[in-house]
Amino acid sequence: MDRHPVAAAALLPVQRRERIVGFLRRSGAATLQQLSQALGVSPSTLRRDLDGLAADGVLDRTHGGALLRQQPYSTFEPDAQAAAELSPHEKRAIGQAAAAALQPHQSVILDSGSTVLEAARAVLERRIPLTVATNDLAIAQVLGASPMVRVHLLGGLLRPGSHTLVGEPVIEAARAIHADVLLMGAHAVTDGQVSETLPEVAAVKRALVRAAATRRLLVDSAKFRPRAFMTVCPITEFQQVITDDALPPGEVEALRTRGVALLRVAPSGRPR
Amino acid sequence: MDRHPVAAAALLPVQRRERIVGFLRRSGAATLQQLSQALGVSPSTLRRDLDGLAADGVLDRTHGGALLRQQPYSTFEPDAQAAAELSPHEKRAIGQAAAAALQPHQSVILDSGSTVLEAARAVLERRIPLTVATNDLAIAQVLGASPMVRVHLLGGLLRPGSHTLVGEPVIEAARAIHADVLLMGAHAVTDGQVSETLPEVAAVKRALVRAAATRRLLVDSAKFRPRAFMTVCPITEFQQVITDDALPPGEVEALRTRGVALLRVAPSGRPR
DNA sequence: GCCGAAACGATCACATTCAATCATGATGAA
DNA sequence: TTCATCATGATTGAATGTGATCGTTTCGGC
Repeated sequence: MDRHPVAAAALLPVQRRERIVGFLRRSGAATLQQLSQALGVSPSTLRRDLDGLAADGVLDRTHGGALLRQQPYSTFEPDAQAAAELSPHEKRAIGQAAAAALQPHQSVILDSGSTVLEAARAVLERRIPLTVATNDLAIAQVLGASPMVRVHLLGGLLRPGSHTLVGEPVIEAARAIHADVLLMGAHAVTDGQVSETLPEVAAVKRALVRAAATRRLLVDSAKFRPRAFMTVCPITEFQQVITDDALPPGEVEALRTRGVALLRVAPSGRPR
Repeated sequence: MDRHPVAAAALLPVQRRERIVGFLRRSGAATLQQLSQALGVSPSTLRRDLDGLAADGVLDRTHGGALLRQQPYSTFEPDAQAAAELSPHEKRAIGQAAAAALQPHQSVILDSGSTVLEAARAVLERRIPLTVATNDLAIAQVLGASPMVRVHLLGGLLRPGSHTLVGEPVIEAARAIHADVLLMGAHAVTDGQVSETLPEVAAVKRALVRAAATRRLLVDSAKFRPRAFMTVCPITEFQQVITDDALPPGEVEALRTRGVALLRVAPSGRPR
């Protein structure tokens, strides 16, 4: 049955929808053909996905394709990521808190990831002048829409199926940078250690940590979980951790004893 | 109708209407002919679109054209989007021809621009393994969807309102690259000289030219026009020029005497 | 007011897309 | 194992979008 040996045969439905939303987020709209081509799935399946996402209010269907339902400046969000990602409201709240802490004319490094992407969106809405360096395609694109933000993209190898740039060139470029603030995401936080699943991602993150004076970790509370394959650094490398109010008291206490400042935000919008 | 089954327009009706409105924003009014040529769709379809938009109260119809119901908009629009409206069928045909000439496992540099973006799309459809380096965000995204293509993004400063990365880092990164093939676009070709409007863009292009063994220039025939501000390089730097069949005989002759190979492709959809 | 060119509206033919349905293979429970 | 359930991809008739054609109407110049 599966005639596509290469094109991501093992892709969960949820993951596929994430990629659909990601695709639309970058291009705004797409035809069914384009999506079928990019994801390597049949039009039938895609139709079902699009219908489902449309029913969730994430996108609008048109003949032959779909349009992302976007409302950049709105009070509450049927955000595109809401259906496709985990803890979207938490991430959005965390991102807004991180953006609110930035000062005009600061230089900021934005790490790759969905939580940091939310911070980038919040930066856009704040309309403050910034110099930003990032290794994330989507973040660069979001911020590139604003003439107030200078965007430096750290070049490197595009990790297949993501919008993250990795590899030696990124690390090299990061070495030349001295930023005021780093906003970083993480795959897991465990026993005072930050970890990632992939070695090349972890290596990039370590380089970014070295490149900023003030470092803030943006992780929703679900990220406090068993550690992933590669350790990035101890959490004490960060001056502040921004997370949501669902963080267990034990973790709160642990961070306090390690001397890491903690900011807990309440997700707005939907009750949990 | 479309003589080529492949040449699907790949543009949603909604997107087309957005472009119509965008076109009118910049010019205030437009004739049906202008729109038909700019968007590459038939007058029939445009009539339907304009009638629909008029019914929505977005614009007013006149004989032979339409008038925006609003003052011309001065907010800047990504120039890439504006460029994408011109000669879409020609660009698509040129891009497909350029992609068809690539061999599996070659290393290719894709310059920034709408014509080269079409080449990237065609590469995706060919499903051949390639290593690609580019300084264009959109191209990186398109190719990042394929697991068969390794994408190196040349990092740099994101030029506001575009998807192009420019600046010293891009040139630096290009210096470290030795690719088999370069596919490059251009703003203008005049008297055997390739030119661009912006110095920083021209500088990047010069660096890319130095980084590839075989160099091909992808320009629709409308690019043969008065030269732009910055000269990039003589056209003799390129082994081949790929353009459409509307190139004036004088230009054909000029290229021939300069010893530059010329490939002219026939756009598949556009009535001429 | 007349005349030619252009644009219009209506219609047709063709291609694409849609919605509904079915068969197959994978997954998980009894 | 057997069975039920689910997701996927293919199929088919209906619906829609697109481009071309053809009389008819409108515009602009004389």
